[in-house]
Amino acid sequence: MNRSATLADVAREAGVSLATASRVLNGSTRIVGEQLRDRVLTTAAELNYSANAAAQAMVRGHLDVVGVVVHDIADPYFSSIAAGVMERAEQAGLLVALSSTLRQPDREAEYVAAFRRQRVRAVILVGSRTTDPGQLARLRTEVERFESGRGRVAAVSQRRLPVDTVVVENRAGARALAEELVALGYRRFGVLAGPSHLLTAADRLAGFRSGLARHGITVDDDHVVPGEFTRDGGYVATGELLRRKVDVSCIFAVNDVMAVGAMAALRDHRMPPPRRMAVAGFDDIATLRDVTPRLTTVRVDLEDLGRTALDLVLGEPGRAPRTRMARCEVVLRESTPATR
Amino acid sequence: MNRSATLADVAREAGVSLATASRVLNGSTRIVGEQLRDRVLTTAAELNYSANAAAQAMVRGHLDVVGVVVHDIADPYFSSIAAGVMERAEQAGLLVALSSTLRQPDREAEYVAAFRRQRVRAVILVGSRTTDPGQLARLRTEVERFESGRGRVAAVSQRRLPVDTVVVENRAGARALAEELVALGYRRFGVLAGPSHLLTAADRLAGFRSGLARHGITVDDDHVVPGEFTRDGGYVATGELLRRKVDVSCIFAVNDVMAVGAMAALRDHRMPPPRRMAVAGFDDIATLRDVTPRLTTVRVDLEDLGRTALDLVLGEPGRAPRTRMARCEVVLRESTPATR
DNA sequence: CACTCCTTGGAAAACGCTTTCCGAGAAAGG
DNA sequence: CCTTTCTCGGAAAGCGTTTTCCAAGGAGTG
Repeated sequence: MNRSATLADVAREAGVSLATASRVLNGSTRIVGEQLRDRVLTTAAELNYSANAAAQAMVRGHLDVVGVVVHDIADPYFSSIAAGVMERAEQAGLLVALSSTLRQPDREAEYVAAFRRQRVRAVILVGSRTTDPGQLARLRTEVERFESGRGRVAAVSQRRLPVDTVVVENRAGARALAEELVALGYRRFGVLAGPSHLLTAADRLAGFRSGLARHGITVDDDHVVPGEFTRDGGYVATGELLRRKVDVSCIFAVNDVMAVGAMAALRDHRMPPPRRMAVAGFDDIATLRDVTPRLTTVRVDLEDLGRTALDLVLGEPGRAPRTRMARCEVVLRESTPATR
Repeated sequence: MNRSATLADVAREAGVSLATASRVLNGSTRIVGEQLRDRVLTTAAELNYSANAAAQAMVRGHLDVVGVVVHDIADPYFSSIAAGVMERAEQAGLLVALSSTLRQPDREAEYVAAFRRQRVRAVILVGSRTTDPGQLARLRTEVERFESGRGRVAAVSQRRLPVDTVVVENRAGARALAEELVALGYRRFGVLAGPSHLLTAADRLAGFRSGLARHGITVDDDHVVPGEFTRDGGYVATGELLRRKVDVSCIFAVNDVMAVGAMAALRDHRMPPPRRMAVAGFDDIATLRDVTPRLTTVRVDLEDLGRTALDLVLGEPGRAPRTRMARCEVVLRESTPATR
């Protein structure tokens, strides 16, 4: 077989019209008589017919594909969310096209444009919005263009775009964590704050601070170290924090991956957690639940974020962009023992 | 704007023919005079023109998309490989469509069929082949159909399909690991063998056994416990192994994720690794490099597997399916200390 | 039995693009 | 100044579907 069989091939071979073949093979409200129906079905099987999705997309105006943009698919945070999206997509019979910005925020807009060319049914933007107004503007433009052609868009993170959004309660979660840590007796905190341009990082820091503030505790600015949102980012930032010789008994890393880097750094500096230094993270990444000491963190149901986002984007559009809040839950573990 | 602007809109607005507009906007060998060229470009920008990829795909016969099938995107093994694929795809200007079988092997064939409908340029099958001949046959059929229509296919794992394959040297790696462990003084092993229908699991077990055999050591069958390829699978299997009260000083888990589950189980049974029991894994998953004790494992450059697979599938096809061997390297760490 | 209504199959018009083939004009050669 | 060659723009033929509109025949109704 040099080229795949087309509907026309099937129709000719089965001795029916194109219309009939189409109605039998690719669904329609119209009924086709049993006899013809069978004939078409058999010929299609014989010829290995496979509908050309591009042709269908052209006449239908859209593809049964949903585009997903993440910052880094190798990061468990994103791969978990993606897993949630894919689970639902599979149920809905949609294919998922996944793109990774490799943590270059400007890529998001480019990928939305690419998905517009593909005429995918929907796009889900996963991951923190940034604080850069220029980037946000470019992204908004692309999103609007995409939406102007029937497409739906949802975001997972913060509400900065006029689209359906699953909002992670980063502030509330971090605030609750701070209060729990205070209740455990901690008073002097260092924070690994993540990249300053990411809202997720900023929100978690702000929430943490506000939780402490309720108990009259503040975090000195030089107790707050920015850094990459990765294991190595956490490692480096912790080194920096220690170098500053700040007086601290607990380190809050704004995500689990950084917290793990922090624990490694502490060990390398002969300050093994949790005895010499308590550590807390955020996200409750499944793969990291078994590190020792087990990590105090804030649980976010990541897969559910993905599922919810897909549901939003496939359901009836609201008259205005909707917001779904995603609860967070503090999980206290060994890495932050009660201070006597 | 109710529907997106088409090439015809642009052409009309710019006062040129369809052909000219196409040549300017969507690349061609033909040159268009500067004046017309500019006019087309400006009008396109004004109208927010975005080429319809489906229409292009129809006339060109294929889509600039590469399909990837993994078993579970939330598993760091797969997400790392996927990251490698996406990195290269991005360079080549391709979109990646990612599907997850959710560990149901039969889904692979279904997804290949779906990708055939989409007329994607290539498909990469990531993950262990199975031992089930029926499944393999179905998959082979779909792969052949896909290839019969210009598409390219590559696999990452074992060489069981007549396609370009990146083969992970599971046997050699496990064999080397076994020998290193023997050199460290271990003699009595338990194995968490993973799912029996997955070749990756089987190969690693076989390699491990053959490495031991070189030193006259055997592993009793009831020291080998099958289980899921997940953290919980490792946890459960370890429990089972301990329940059998086998006399063992080192547990080899056929992947890191299971090894972490094993360590958790050992702790829960008051047999904290590595002192009461040594543990080794396979893969050297980045996210797990910081568990304590640090895990002895076999490093596989996962992202590189993905990159290589994409290179194979985009390069000139060989006259026969090619094989790229992916080296493995034993990494000894704290979880398997030298026995006195 | 004449009429209408319903069912079912087919012809043909889109859908938005690429590319081949033509033709017109300009440049080059004699 | 006439021919040949080259350059560049346009007309039109697909690419593989879906779907609208027609037509033919059978069933139902008065």
